[in-house]
Amino acid sequence: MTGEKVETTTDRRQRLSPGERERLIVEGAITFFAEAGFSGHTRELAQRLGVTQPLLYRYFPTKQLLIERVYEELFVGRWKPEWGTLITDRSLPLRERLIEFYTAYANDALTYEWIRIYMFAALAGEDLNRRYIDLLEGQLLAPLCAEIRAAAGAPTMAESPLTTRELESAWHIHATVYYYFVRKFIYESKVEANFEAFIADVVDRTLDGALSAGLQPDGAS
Amino acid sequence: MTGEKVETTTDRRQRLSPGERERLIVEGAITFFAEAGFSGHTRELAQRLGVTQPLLYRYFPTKQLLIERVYEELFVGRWKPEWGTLITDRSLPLRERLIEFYTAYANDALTYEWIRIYMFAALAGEDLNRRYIDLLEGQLLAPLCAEIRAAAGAPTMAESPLTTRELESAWHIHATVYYYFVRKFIYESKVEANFEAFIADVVDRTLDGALSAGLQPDGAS
DNA sequence: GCGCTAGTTTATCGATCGATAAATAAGCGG
DNA sequence: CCGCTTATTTATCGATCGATAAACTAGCGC
Repeated sequence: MTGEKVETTTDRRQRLSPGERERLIVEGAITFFAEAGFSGHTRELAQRLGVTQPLLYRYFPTKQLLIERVYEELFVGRWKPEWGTLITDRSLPLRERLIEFYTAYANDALTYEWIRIYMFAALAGEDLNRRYIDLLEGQLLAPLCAEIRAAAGAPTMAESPLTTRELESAWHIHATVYYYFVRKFIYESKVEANFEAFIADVVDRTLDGALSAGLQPDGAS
Repeated sequence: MTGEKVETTTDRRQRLSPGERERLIVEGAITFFAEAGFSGHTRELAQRLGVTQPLLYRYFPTKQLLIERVYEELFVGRWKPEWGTLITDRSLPLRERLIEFYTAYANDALTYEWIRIYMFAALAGEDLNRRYIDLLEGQLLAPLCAEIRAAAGAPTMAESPLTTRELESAWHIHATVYYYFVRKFIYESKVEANFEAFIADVVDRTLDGALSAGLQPDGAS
């Protein structure tokens, strides 16, 4: 037992093309930083990758540049434009549009790695999150408010501008879905196992609440 | 300019009673760790307190013990039993109870320090959050479900047991309020400035949605 | 005022981290 | 099969962290 080498997979050193190795490092870094946070050590990352720590520095001159690459890989271009068009596609009932969107969004965006690294970045003071929220409000929440108005027969945005309180009503549904995954992946707490049923319930309650009484475009108290 | 001492407040060393000093350290640690996270360095904490770093180790033998003291200070006994009785007090309309509760809860619990340290602890893998969620579901969310059932004329919990899907409907409101403060204190993003109006809107949408269609105690699809 | 207690500081250790330089060897071209 | 390129490893540095030991001094009691 003592003095023996660990030899997890192959002890032999393996030469990969720079492209392959870089991809392995980036993907390993995403998984590793999602678990350990950005205060995770480069030596542990290297160990999980089965390489030595200085090798990382051949591909990424500093740890910070590797982190920024992780940001880029996870967040840049992750928003699919068709999601925006799906929300405004009035050939489908709004209920079906919302269920379809959040099912796709949960699968593609709200993953273990995404949720945790997003939160780590926010706590570290990155402006990444604010930029993402701007994107979300512009591409999803504001259009959603317009669709709810249309469904309720309320004035259009041109007739009555979007208020911050109305925007919060769109956050009402988005926050609930998002927090479902925070509880699942960050708190690692038990959540409703049937996500399909969960999202349908959330959409139904949201639409019923928003259409029956919650709509106050002029911000009247 | 060069070579001079910084001398922020008083350069003179000040002797405090152990009780006072300990309280200052704990309060300073809460503020500091809320900003920097638990990977924040003891030297920077000491500098903010205006003392030297080894002094911390006279009051807390290890950094970890100081962190656990911060947990204790922030989370243990923070839940007020009267919040649970407020929710079930049927002499008030459920709408008023919810608004009153979340106003008090936001003031007392959902502070900058609480939200951020709660999230840091969760990402670090502490079981603190799961225990808090158990408390929340037992003392707040499950009773709230019972109140919504009563308001809708649905069967009692004794007649039809609480389902996980129904519990998610209570998370619907709680997640929205919680995420409002996540956006405010963690993302440091712009949120609706009028919290009073925000919470009233959330409660109204939630009750309308839950009472009109969202109530399915038997979990029927 | 004087001395002792103990709160506080100075000095420093060992471990560990990010990062660098030099040695090693895998694997393709000839 | 041999030699060169370069991907990878070994060895190590300087900085910094948590933590410890010893020196210092503020301030209460007599």
